[in-house]
Amino acid sequence: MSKPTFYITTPIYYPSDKLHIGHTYCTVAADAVARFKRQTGYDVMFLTGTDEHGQKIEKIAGEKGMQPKAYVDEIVAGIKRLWKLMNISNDDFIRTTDKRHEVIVQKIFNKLYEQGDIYKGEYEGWYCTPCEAFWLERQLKDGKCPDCGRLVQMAKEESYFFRLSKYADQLIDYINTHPDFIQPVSRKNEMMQNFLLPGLEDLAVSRTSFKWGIPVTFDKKHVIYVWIDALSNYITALGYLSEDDSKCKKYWPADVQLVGKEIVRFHTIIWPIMLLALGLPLPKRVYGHGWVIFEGGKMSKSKGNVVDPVMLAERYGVDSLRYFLLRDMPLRQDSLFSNEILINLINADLANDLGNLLSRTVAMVDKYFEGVVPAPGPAVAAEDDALLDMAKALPADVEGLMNDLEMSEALATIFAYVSALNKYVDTTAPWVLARDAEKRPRLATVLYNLMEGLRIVGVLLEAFLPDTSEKIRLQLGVGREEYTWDSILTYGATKAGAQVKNGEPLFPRIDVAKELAALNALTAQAKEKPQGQQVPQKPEITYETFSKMDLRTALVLEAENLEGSDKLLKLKLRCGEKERIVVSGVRPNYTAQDMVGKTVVIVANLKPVKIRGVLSEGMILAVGDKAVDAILCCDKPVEDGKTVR
RNA sequence: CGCGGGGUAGAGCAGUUUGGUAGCUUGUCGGGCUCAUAACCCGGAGGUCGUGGGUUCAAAUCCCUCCCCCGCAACCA
Repeated sequence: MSKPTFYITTPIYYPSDKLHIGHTYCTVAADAVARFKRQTGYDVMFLTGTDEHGQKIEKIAGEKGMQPKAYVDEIVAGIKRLWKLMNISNDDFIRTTDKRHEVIVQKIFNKLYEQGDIYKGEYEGWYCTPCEAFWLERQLKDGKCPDCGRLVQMAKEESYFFRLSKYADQLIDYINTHPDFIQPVSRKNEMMQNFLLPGLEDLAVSRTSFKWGIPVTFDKKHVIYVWIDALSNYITALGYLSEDDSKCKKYWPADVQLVGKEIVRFHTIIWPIMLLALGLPLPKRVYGHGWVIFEGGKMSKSKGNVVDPVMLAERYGVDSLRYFLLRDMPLRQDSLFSNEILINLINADLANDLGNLLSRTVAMVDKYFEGVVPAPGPAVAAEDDALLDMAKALPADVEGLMNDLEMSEALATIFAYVSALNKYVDTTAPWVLARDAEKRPRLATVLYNLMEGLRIVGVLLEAFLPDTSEKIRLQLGVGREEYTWDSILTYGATKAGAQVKNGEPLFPRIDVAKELAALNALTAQAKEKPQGQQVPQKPEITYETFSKMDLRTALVLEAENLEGSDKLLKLKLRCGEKERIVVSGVRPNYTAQDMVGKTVVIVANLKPVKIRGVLSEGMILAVGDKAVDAILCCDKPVEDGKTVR
């Protein structure tokens, strides 16, 4: 009899930079589910990978003077190291630059084209020449390129289109008849109301504006755009349309596709429609998880609060980090991260409750029974029964929660039992029993129950904290055959006569104040370092090019905040004879008051543009990547209107 | 009025659908215990449930007003 199958995927991550705690969160969650399903008897396929094509990678690699492939190879190697460190048990790792993937993506594209679901058309949009990019009306910023801010022109680009509209009704029907398809439910409503019910437009699925992608076989100008390229990874990894598609037959449709809430739309509209067009069944569940957020807002480089999972795992242990991500961050919602929360949780749950329970139990078996697990006497007390009832209910409870992807609740349930065991120690007071030879049978029962309880806990934790689970097994002196899922379905598989092995504490207690200070120092360091290297030098120019710029001094006469904007100031400047209006994004570091009276440097011959409805005639020179850190002024008083060279 | 989420004990959150004793974790204070990693167990203190108004015998919960925070978006010449 063959095992039931279970296919789970994470998104394929975009390797434009090192992965952070958010990616780790999603992958660890998928890993816990995958491990749990394996443990409970499923034939599991767990896939993760990287989405490596596209303009952004091409650009970043170019700036670093590297070939795109060489650039992503480096990043991907780092990602693989991270997953290994985090004990991720993925069965495969798909890269969209893998030959096996590229070939099949082309086949899929051709198949859709041949059956008329992809057609050649013209993509009309706003084109930014320097960026070589097309933008939709709604993507423009004040009618200008959202990337570089320059003017765009209406232009047409040849593109291939995918007939989303053709399958919309089918998809709506599927969603309505499969309530589990999109989870959590709130996301389902969002998709229906915002996108599906208003009607779908056909989707441009090729590009001619960049090269770093999979070429369309019958039209070499075009590369296949992210939709078909990236989304199809979930089936190309299984060998769909390849010589050996046995895995695809075996595992597809996926049981759970875990994705971030920002990409739910692609995975519940575009992806299923692709599958409908290919005649494949749809995934059973697409789960849009929340984000890791931080004190002071979302993680961002400029805030300096990007959290490095490698550092945390190395400092506190992989299982500590896994525990935190799984226990304290329910998938369905955004969750707060801070070093303090992490450390406190490790101390309270892992060190104090679990680690200490193991220590005290093993120590007592050592002390009172020379390290040999005693055979239990009869269970006579009410507290024994309560503990037994709890133990019996655990496997089914945990399994139910895991099937709903409630890792946090599952762990809470397991740790409630850990607490009950600690309380049992207190209630039964084995050290008192040990003083009285007549109470030896009772002492044996108590210690046996504790050993058995810890064995159950260890087995239950295997999917969440694989290393810890193994350490517990070794200290308890339990053989592998008594450490299976089936072995905890009935109480009492712990064998009397086994030898316990007292070991190192599972989780040493962390000195909170000391650690926080150390971590703060580390972040401060990291914040300073990369600045200089971050921005690569632009290509060389001649003096002639430079001399085209008319830089001049100008006196700020008046300044006011520009309505409806957080950063913009409207400045009235005097530059020699002429007065002019310049809009500048210097807030919040400079207020209107700060600016008045300053003699600044402006680009005087910059073509005027309208910003927020105000015509800006020039640009003030300032220092700063995103926010303005400093404004260029002169070190001696000078007149306005003077040439700067 | 751009869209969305939120404001409940020092901190993080549940409770709001269906009105009826305000709860969990952590921290803090006190006690117990000595098997254990200053750990474990028990107990206490701590909340005008963002503001103001309304409905009701009764409002964290229902209705209206306003304030504040956070995402997204926008903007950063």
